[in-house]
Amino acid sequence: MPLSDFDQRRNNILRLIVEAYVATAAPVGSEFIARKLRPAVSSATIRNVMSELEAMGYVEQPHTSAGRVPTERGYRFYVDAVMDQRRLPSDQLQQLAVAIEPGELDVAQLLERAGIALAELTQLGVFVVAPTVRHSKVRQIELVPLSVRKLLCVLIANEELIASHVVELEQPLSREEASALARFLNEELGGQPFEGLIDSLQRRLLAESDSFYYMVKRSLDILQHALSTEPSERLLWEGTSYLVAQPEFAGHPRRTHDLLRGLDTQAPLVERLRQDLAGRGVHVRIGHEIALPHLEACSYVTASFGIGPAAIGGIGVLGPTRMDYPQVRATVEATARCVTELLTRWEQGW
Amino acid sequence: MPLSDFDQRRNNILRLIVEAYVATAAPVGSEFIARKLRPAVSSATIRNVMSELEAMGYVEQPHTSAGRVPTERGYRFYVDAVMDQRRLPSDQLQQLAVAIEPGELDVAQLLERAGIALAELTQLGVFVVAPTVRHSKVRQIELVPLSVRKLLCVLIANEELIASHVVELEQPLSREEASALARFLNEELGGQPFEGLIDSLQRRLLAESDSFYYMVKRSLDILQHALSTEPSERLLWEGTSYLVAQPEFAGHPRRTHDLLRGLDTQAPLVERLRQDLAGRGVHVRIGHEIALPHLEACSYVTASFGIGPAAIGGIGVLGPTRMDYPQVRATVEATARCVTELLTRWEQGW
DNA sequence: ATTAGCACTCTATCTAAATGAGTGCTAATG
DNA sequence: CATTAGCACTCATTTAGATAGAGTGCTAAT
Repeated sequence: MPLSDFDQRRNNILRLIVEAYVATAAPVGSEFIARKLRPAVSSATIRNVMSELEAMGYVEQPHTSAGRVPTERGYRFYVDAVMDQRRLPSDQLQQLAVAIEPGELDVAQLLERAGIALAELTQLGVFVVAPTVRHSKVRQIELVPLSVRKLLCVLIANEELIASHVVELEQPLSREEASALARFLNEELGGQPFEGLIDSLQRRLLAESDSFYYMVKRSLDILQHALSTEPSERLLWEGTSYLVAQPEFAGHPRRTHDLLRGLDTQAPLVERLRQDLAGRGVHVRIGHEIALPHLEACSYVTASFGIGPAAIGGIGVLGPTRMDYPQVRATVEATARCVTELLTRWEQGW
Repeated sequence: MPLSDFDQRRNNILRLIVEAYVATAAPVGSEFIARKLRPAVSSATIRNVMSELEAMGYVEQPHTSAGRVPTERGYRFYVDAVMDQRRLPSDQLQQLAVAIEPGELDVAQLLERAGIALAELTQLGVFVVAPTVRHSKVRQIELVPLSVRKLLCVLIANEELIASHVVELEQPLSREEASALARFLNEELGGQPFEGLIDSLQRRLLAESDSFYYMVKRSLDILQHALSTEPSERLLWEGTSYLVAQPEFAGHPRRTHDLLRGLDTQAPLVERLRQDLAGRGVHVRIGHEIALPHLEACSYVTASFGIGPAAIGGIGVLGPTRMDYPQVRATVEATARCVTELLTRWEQGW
């Protein structure tokens, strides 16, 4: 359904309000819009449209004689239907590529760099949900005896993910036993997802009373210890200082404190992010849509990255609700694409 | 040299000023001190002593008709000569032990927990300088072939420190070669500090043209790659939100921003901390003594922890210059001791 | 439907005065 | 001679009132 001329103009005015407010953080008056809008109309007309927008719940007034400020619904509509999809300027794309490129071979470091670059570009907070072995599949498992009762269990997953854990053994394990066990593990478990490993071994332990019983039992002991301390996601943060410099927080110690507290205790946020990152593509959550009490004054834009089509992690920008959505969106998307490209090229090098 | 009665009283008044200011963050007047000081004297006498303290540079007035505020010199004198060494109340010690104890076998996690507990107890910022393999000695090196041209190099150091790096090989390495190389590495390098490993191998490469040349050359390639991305220290942060809630920062967005920026870019701070942590014992740095422009409004209290007598890392509290030094000192010291005890007991389990 | 004009509202800013906490000085005291 | 009561003085903070100005909503004209 095409937009009527009126709707067209209404949307344009909403766009101007949002963009002016994003730029200045001050309520936007009709006079200001009248000077910008093409085709030009008088400020009185703008006022009429503005009260229409207010009736629709897209803007509101801090007080009777102030200009308009976008509501969360307003931002939502702006993001969904009004803003134009910007592409990242090529110089910034360049900057991004340079910042990430320097080819040290470590996913975690690559992601950290990407995060820093993204924070730099957007001047906002950045989080990276980094993949860990847990959500991936067994490529190889190595058991390195450290002493008779201690073992280093090295879990190697696809996507260059590695975790190692020291496991304290209840019964001593000889060097030969260890390598036999490792061989067993790799033959039996190779390619299986780490996530279900314990369950599947436990089932097998019950079902089977065969010659492998001992092997399964010992594997279970070791992997249970090793996986119990292995997080399913790691969250990186960058650019906190940019974030608190935003006017939304600068003058509001309480809000700043809330924000940082929300960042200190990451668990609920990770949970929320996981949902958004499940599908590929860019997601925008605005204000209360985040549904975390500490982050009500914020919005975020996320994109997942991966290897080829499979998503293995995500990166996003957290800022005040009043943020430059077109720019942030473009930058987040470009960063995620950049990371995906690098990881994919890399994976092919295996 | 014993203190004269006058010096005694002067110091007591300084103590009261510091402690009142720490508690309230407001300048301290003579009347207030007069009510607290025993043996009691009039506020006029206090005023005389106060101007004496001011002449000595221990306190100052924000403006002519305000009470006194301790200067950095004042805090320094207080910490060195006036404050009494408090011991941590046993319930808090208990809380600390419980928070750290839960026996998962991972130095990094232990330290993170200790950091969180310390931040909780002091309601201030906490940093932990965590040890990494680099500053320790070779216990074992394992080479796990991932493909013909990729190798996982696992560095195991004393103190349960482990690092693993994927190394891309220029020339293929067979499984047998890899295990031969690992054997060679362990025989030749075991017990040596990781720090000087590259140098010593390089020297050996020049000196020696014997049958080991090939082995040394390949080891060098691998270790160079593996160690180049290995940091010499890892810095953990906790409790940022407590810190910015302090009145020093709450109303001062610029200072808050500076602080967070100082925490974002850690390198200079780590350098400074390294010096303080070299010797065991507790160190206090006050304001400009930190000599980092972003942290001028702060002080910190550090203590090193280790295994037995050897220091391997440090933990500390960062707060506003106006902090409760006796309490923070006691808490930091107790935490460091707790960690040391745990690590030592643990190490003996090897 | 649009717009010029205008009365109205409400915040932000400014000024002036009152308040009060705290000092330094002086003279009296044991 | 250290101590103290008394007092004038200073200066940040608070309070109140007046002013300015930005922006609106409404009305009547086009």
